[in-house]
Amino acid sequence: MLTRPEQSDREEAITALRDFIVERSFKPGDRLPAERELIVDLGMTRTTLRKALDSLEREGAIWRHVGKGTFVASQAGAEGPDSFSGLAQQVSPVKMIRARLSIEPALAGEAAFNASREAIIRIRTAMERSEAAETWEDYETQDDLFHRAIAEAADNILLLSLFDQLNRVRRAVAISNVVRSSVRPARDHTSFAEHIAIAEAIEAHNSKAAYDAMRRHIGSVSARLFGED
Amino acid sequence: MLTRPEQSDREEAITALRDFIVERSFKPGDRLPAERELIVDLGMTRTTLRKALDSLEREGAIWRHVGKGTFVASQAGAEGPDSFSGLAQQVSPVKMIRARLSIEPALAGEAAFNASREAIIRIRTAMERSEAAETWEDYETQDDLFHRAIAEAADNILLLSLFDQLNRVRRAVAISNVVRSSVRPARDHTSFAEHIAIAEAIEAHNSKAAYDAMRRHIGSVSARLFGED
DNA sequence: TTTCCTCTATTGGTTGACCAATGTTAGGCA
DNA sequence: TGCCTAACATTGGTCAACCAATAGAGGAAA
Repeated sequence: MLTRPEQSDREEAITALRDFIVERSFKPGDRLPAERELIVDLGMTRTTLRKALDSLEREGAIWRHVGKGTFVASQAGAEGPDSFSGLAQQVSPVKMIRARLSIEPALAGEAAFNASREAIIRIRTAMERSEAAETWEDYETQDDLFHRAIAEAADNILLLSLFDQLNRVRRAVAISNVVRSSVRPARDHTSFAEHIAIAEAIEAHNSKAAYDAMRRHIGSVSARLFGED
Repeated sequence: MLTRPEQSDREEAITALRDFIVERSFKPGDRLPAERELIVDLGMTRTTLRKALDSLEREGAIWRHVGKGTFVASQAGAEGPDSFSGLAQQVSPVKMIRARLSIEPALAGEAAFNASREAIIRIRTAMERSEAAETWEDYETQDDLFHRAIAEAADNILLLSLFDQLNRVRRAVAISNVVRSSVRPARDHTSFAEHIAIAEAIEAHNSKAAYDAMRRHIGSVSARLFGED
């Protein structure tokens, strides 16, 4: 925030507006106060307010028309700034897994085909860090990095961008119902062995093996989530 | 466009600005004319211009500061609303094919798994239209629709969005050096048999066969492009 | 000759008045 | 009593004047 104070104003206004909508609990379809009233409540100039409204409209969070007023759209005003957040609510965890099963094994295969020495080192580093994780949160971060390192190793900027989009949606999809019985992954956590198999296949430039290993890995993640389907 | 004319203005202004930047070939780091000059060249009011500039700034395509001017950012100003067209210039035809080889067979496999009766009909329709095409241009359009029908049949909105992104980049990647010896595809064009194989595998809900058939198809497209690699 | 400072022109940003579209209500007519 | 119309108030959108920040030229001092 301190780095670019001039943009902070706009962001500040946007979050202020969002908070206002949430606090006063405006529901989808509700009409919110006129601009000239809002500037009093929010203590900002109309121009600033309108910029914030522009942003929310662009996100699709609100809907406005001359003479009628401003209304909160069907998808609530609490959404993130990116356009994929719409997707996230339409993608069920099952669809998410199937998407990963479709994309990531192919990425691993490409990685095995194209991985440079440096890329392989990055994969191993990410893998070791995930094994050393002290909390589940940390583990998930490192696991993310492991998977992305593989996507990078595929050495195809287009595939990487697709992976990133997939990943953004994945993070946004709510899978909060996973129950953890411990504070950190056990040393013999299934994923560790699977990670090693993936990394070794890539290192050996064995595309087929990398593909299969990744498929098994995501499959077992799926099994943990949904209870052995 | 006709459905929401009030937003069309803004979009129009944005694309006009983009075109301007591209046509005059402003490079990253270049400073573009002052707002008061741009409104003359672009024939729009300053408010409208500023909205367009706001959008580009928000995308990160430009960079501006009071007293200094407006500059195009490092990632070029030709980007689309999604960030794909920047990609198009960085993706070689080979990488493009490898990306398709990574994604589309998996999509075909999912399609075989999930395709509804209606989805299968759409696939067959698209296939028949591509066979009936009278020009190469028409054929390519119908071929596009065939591939997209398969992506739709996968019944996974996330995978569909990934396919669309892939497809947008594909269209933007210049592969104009394909020489056609006839005005329309021959009746025994290789792709026709491959299309049939794909469609039949999906129809039979045979995932593996659909995957393999699509892989062969894209492989033969690749061979035609690059001369049997 | 070089350096520093000041003045001015130009830049993007902001403001308040104005405009057009819409909802509302009061009044007249059947 | 009911309905249609027209005047009015309120809405979001637009515009032109103004503001503050910056760059650059030019002159004075060392």
